[in-house]
Amino acid sequence: MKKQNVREKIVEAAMQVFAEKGFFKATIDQVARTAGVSKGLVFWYFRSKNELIVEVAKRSLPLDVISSCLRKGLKGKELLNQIALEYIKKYSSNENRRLLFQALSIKTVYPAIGREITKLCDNLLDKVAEKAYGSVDIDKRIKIKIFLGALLCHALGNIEEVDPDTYISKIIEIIN
Amino acid sequence: MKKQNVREKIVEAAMQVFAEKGFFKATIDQVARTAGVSKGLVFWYFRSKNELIVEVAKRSLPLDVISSCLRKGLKGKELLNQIALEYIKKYSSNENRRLLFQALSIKTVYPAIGREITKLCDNLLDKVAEKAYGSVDIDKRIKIKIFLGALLCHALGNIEEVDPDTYISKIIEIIN
Amino acid sequence: MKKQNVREKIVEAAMQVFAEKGFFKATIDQVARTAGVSKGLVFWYFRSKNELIVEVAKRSLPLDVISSCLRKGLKGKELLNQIALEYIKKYSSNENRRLLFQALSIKTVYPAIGREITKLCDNLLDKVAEKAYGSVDIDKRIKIKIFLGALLCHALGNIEEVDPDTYISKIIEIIN
Amino acid sequence: MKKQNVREKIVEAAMQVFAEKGFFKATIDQVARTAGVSKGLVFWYFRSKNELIVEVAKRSLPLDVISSCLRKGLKGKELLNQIALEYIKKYSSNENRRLLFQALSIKTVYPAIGREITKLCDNLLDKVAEKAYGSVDIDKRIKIKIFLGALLCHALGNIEEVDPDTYISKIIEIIN
DNA sequence: CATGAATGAGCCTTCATTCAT
DNA sequence: AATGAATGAAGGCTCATTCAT
Repeated sequence: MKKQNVREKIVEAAMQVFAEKGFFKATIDQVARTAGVSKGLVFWYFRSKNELIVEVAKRSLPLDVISSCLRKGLKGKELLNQIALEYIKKYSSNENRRLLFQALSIKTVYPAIGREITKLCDNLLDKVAEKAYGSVDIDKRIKIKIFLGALLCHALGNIEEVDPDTYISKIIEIIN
Repeated sequence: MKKQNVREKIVEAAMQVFAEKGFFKATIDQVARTAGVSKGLVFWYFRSKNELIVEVAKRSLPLDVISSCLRKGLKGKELLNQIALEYIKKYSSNENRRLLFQALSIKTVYPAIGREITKLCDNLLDKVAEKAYGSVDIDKRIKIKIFLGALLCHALGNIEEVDPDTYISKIIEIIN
Repeated sequence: MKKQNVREKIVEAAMQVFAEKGFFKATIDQVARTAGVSKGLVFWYFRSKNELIVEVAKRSLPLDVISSCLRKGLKGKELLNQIALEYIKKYSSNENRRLLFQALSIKTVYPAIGREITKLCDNLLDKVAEKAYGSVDIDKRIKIKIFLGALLCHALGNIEEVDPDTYISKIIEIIN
Repeated sequence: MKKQNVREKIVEAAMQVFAEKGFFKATIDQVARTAGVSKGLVFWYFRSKNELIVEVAKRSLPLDVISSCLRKGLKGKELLNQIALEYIKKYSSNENRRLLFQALSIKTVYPAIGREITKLCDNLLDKVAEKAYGSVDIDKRIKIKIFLGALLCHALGNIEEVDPDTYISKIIEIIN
């Protein structure tokens, strides 16, 4: 229990520091100091800086958002609406937004991240298409891809400029 | 002329190396070796590694694609079609695809990149909307955003899976 | 009794690990794991890693061989023969052979080891000379030194190449 | 030319520092400071600390002594005498004596050193036997081994205690 | 323009040692 | 006695940058 707390504290500190400095400019020293532990302890919980990067990068992807929405058993517009809502909520934080694009940018160098992204793009995309439309074909798949692309692009820009609800309803209207 | 050749050779080597290793894991040594010049010479053409990163990152964004299409004076569907075509062509190369997401990921740390991205998202997006639809309102702006998001998402995944032409026509159909 | 068992288990593990990795590349972690105890426990029995190194190094020297032969009250060729036999037996193990040269190599840094080696070279060498020849003079001392040198050199090389018995009888014949 | 000088300066500093502290307790920092160069430069000439250790260890073995004596075309007692003289001269320095045993102690961990020692023990030993006795058989080989063992043992102890010339002549007399 | 030796700051990682439990 | 989380001091190594040639 205590053990999980410390590990969690380190990961959260890492997310904060990595978001600000970038995975590679950030140092373990900074992470440790932010977490309030010694540098050595970081290496007790994570074999290497890379392992910590992978942990943070995984959490930065929208995988959890989509999985959780699928698990709720939602269908049709409801599902897409919920995904969009939670997606935009997650990436309303500057921290998460920065981490998302960093995670995407290392997928070729970090196989572990590459696999997660593939899982997201392939497996989950198909499941979403099925639940949203009742069936899957190339057309539906493209629509979901556009849907996710629209969300991704929104996470890229300055969120404030467009009212999220308007944006969501517009996206869903368009791809229906 | 010779001068431009060497500079260009260095930038191209940098793109190759940066794409493979990442901006921060790649070293100037590797760039120099790939370009077939000495390490010192890289610093003759670029004051610092950061300057080289910025140069490469700028080229990795789709700014040139959109600018060139706008300059051609295209309008309506024609414009969107041409942008999509050239966009997908540019990012059909693994190298460019990797560099694109790296460029996006450093926008907070590199103001120069941040400015380029803002320019892309704000200025150009509006111009595209105007040329494509004849006028700009919040609705049109969102549509173009979705359009670009769809292209971005396509650059993220394995390009091969979907036929580009189908994808393009589908996107354009949807956002019309 | 239990206490001695654990201590002994640790020393034996240390000999194994130290022989393989070297005194300074080996870690207490590896020793503990090999001994099947926790790292903390090693420090319960040995105040420091150095203390453990000294313990292992002492055991690795041929002091015990020579002492035990002297204690048996042997004289003349008998004594030399017995020393040679037990010496070669002890260092027929790869582990002991590696540890012997490591022990010799740290004598300047570890006074405790230096003292043991001095004891071996001076005190015992004289005693052996006396028991072997009945009296000690510079000539006899040199002969014993050559005798021990021959044994040391044998421990250095690939033991298998020469038949130990032949080697022993040849050495003793020569220095008589 | 300059390049060789710097490299040489580093190796000499390393020999000094390694002799005093031991290969593994010595730091590259200390070597660099002793050589009067920056730490980084050490890694310009040697890819790693290990590479430097191997270089130093090789020089610490008596290979050069034996090779040079063989190259002089000496035979019989002359050869053995010369080898003994140069051997004892080389290891009259505390530095070389300490380094010799360190070099011997790492032969299992450093294949490069192991190979050198094998070369010494096998190839050269045979050549010495041939030049010294005119022919090689198991008996002659053992004698040379004893000869080298006597020299090694001398390098181990406090050199001063016995007059080198007496020792040398005694060894050669005995193994003839 | 061009080279590559030289520098030095800084980072990841290791590991002996301590200590609360 | 026994454990293993926690610490912190180093150390090896990298690499951007400079500069004499």
